[in-house]
Amino acid sequence: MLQLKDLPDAKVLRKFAERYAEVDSDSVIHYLNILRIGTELSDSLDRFLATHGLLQGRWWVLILLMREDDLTTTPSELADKSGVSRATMSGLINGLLRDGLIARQEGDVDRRSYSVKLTEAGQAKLDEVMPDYYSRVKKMMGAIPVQQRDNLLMQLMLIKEQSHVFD
Amino acid sequence: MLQLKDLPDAKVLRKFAERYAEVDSDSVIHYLNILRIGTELSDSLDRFLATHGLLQGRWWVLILLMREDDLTTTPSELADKSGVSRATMSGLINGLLRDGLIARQEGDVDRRSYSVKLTEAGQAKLDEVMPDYYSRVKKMMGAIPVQQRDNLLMQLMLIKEQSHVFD
DNA sequence: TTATTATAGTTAGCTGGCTAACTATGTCAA
DNA sequence: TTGACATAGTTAGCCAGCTAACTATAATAA
Repeated sequence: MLQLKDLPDAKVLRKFAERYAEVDSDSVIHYLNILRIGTELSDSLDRFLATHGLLQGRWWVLILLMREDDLTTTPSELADKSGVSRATMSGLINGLLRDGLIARQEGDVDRRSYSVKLTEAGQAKLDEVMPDYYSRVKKMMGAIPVQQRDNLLMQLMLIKEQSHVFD
Repeated sequence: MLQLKDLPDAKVLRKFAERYAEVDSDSVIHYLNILRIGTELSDSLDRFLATHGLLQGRWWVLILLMREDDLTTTPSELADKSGVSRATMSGLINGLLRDGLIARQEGDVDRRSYSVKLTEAGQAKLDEVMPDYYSRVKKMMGAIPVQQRDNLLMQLMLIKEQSHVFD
């Protein structure tokens, strides 16, 4: 999702404030920056994964599978844990099946469903990517000391909790 | 883009750390939370705009047009300022054209291009949405005092700047 | 003037979000 | 037991992101 790259400067904000009395410039700037930074962090991750021939959505699915002791779970569990719809998960799974990173197992207990299991190729791909990923995350987050990060996160969470005002 | 909803707990992190020595749990948790919160804030905005019958990408385009003194600009300018490709902007513009929120003006100066202008219907839609949007942003960001927000933003920017480690 | 390089916008194809509708199956209440 | 309701997964259609390739045009160098 597009988040504005060219953020409004003082002139633009003034223009909008003249028409819309509700403008609070600081709030707007802070908000738009947070949105934009979120996009850019995600884009960085995209680009990194692309160097390993992986797409982000599919990679999260591999990770969720690896969490399981038997490397196996159902599409609806994957959808719930990732936070996407079952329809979306259906597509992600199909991509991974095509690439041979997961395999399909027909359900026994519930005939409406099936399971997917991380394959050896899938595990190998994670073994290739995750060390690199973790060391980079560590380095990036190292820009700020842990305690400050805790505080940062708490503040972001406060904002997120307030986001119900958009409901 | 999916950002993980079910974030790893201590057990999961331990499992991954046993296999990948590079894991720094705090960094991972902080990072994943930031990504997730970015997604949720954007989703909130999506839902809000939907109540006004608007899609987020298109709405940003309307805003960019409103910035201009003549409410007019070119597709490539819109693409550059929003941070998306020209191909993507082509689609966004077509949607807005269909809805009559913008109108197309053939280019005079450069025959490779054309301009798009915010229509009265487009301005009316913004006039409907923006007061509501601004007051909600103000309320949401009010969860944290301005000075703390400044600090929060500086820290996020530090992280963003470090995100080149993913390159 | 001509050829090369750059640019504006579009299309095709891939990706991945959504909702609504659907089929198949499971659960629960009467 | 039967009907109503719920659930798992898929499909269609819309949305919006990308790249590569394309056409048309503009700018620049020779």
